[in-house]
Amino acid sequence: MDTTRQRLLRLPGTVPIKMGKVAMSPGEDGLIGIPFPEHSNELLSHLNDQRRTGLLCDLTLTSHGARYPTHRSVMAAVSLYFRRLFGAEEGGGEGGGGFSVCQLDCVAPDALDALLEFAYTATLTIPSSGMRDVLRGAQLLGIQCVADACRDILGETAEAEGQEVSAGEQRPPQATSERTVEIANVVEKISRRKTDRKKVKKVGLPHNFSPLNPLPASPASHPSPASDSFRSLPPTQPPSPEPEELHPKLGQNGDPRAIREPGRGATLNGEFPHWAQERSLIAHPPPTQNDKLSEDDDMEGLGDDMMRSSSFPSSVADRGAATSVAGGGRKRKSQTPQQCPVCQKIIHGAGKLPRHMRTHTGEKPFQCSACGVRFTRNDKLKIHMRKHTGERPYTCSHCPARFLHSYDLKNHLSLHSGARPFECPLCHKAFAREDHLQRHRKGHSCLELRTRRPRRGPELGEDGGEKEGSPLSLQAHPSMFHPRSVLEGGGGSGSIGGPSLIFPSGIDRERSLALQALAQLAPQRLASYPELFLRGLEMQGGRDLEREDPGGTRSPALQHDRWADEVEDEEIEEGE
DNA sequence: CTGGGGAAGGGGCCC
DNA sequence: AGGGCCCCTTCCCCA
Ligand SMILES: [Zn+2]
Ligand SMILES: [Zn+2]
Ligand SMILES: [Zn+2]
Ligand SMILES: [Zn+2]
Repeated sequence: MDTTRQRLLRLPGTVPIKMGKVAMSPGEDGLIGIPFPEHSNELLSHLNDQRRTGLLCDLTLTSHGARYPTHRSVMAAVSLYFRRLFGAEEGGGEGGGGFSVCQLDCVAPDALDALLEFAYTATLTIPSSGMRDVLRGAQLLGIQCVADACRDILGETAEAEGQEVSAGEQRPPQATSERTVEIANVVEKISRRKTDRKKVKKVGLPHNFSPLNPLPASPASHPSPASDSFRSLPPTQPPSPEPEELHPKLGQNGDPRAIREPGRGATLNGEFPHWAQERSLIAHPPPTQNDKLSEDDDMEGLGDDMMRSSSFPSSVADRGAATSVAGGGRKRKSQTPQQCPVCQKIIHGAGKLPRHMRTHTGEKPFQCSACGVRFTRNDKLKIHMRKHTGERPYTCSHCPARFLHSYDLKNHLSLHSGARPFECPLCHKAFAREDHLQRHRKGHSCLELRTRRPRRGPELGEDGGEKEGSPLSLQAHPSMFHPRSVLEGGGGSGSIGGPSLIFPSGIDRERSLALQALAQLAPQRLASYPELFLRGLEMQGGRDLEREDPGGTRSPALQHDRWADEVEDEEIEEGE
């Protein structure tokens, strides 16, 4: 998803679809990202000017008679309270565009003034005497970093604050229960993806919230329901956030895929916790939850990050520091995770943020000395260089095949074993590659197959076991000669345009590939495997015949006859 | 469709 | 802490 989104971002006016190849191709036509570090400051400054002059102000805050014209977008960016307020009102007639007034008598005018000043200048200026009011205001409005700073100055621990509200805040307002479910579902879906499972856990859900137990814990552990959460909120207390708030950035990024697949990458990473966390944050600062933190491990309050993200792009580490202060010196592993100020995505791993940032800027600092192609990452360049050097570091221990990439070898090895580890739960068709399975499941071919799936005798069913296609003997499987990258070195497709090998179109594809692959082998090695090669081709013929079977049900890979019965159960969990 | 290759990105580990 | 190096997943595209 990222790719698409980024393409969209970088070339707002162009058709994203074709971008891939075009932009990627070697030429120097690659996208160029020019960072403007001062932009954010200038932007803020101009916004502040507008505020002073009342220009474009669409929201007026009042406190005890004092009036403060502001901008909704800014307030929403800086304040959790307003974020929720407007998120909730979105779509509702009033909230959309009307000039509105928000009465905030619960925040002292001076404090409100200071907070606004902060919002528009990133600097908090207040007499120490007013500190407490500001703290209060910051808490009410959900301006976490200011609250943290104030507490820090006041020498006040977050615990105290936390306890004050914890009873009610621990869980979201009841009104939200539905939404909670909704989120939970999303999370669960995601958690099914093995890759993301970890992420989900790390994501740092509100502490009352478990991805695996959607609506769990809270009721019992927190008898006093939610409504309390907002007890302290200003008069204009916003209603529960609407679903839209779940994907504010989706729209913003204009990435259709993000919406289609809310579970992917940053989207969910960014959005889900965002909302969830905000919920829990609104009243009680995160740092209070020490116990749970240990569980979240290194990811601690990812949600916090999210929450600040929009207004305070900063490294998680920074935030972690702030939070730790607020938390009264809680030991927080502020280490690895960092948040991208641009896309709000959390980047794990120390030193990985710059790398990620290059995906936004388009910067390609690494250039191939041989052909001039540039890369955003040095490790990509390194791999690219193998094309020039002919190096193929990954060698199959069973045959002479050698590969550029490790995953190619891996893939190749699965060919030796005939393993097709990725099986469609519906039709049980097995794939050697996960993405192919995914593609299969998205399409409808799968369902068609289901209806006419054969029913065979005894279930040889090896449940759980990985699919193994017709276990071809090691030497026999011709496919082993066309692993993902044997060809890369030579003629493959690189921009380098090595000598491509051309074969008569009449020849079966696999055979061609085999030949190609063979051609990649060192001559002497080739000499030592002649029969092997031939035998492979022979076998191929046989396999092809088998594959003719309509519906592919007789494909060797599927011959485990396990079909039937369990399919029914599985299709329940099959939802998208 | 399906299989396969190229490429982009993210995360882990280690120095 | 930053970065090299490597592994892995996902997408896109092509045949
Ligand atoms: Zn980013
Ligand atoms: Zn090169
Ligand atoms: Zn091999
Ligand atoms: Zn299927």
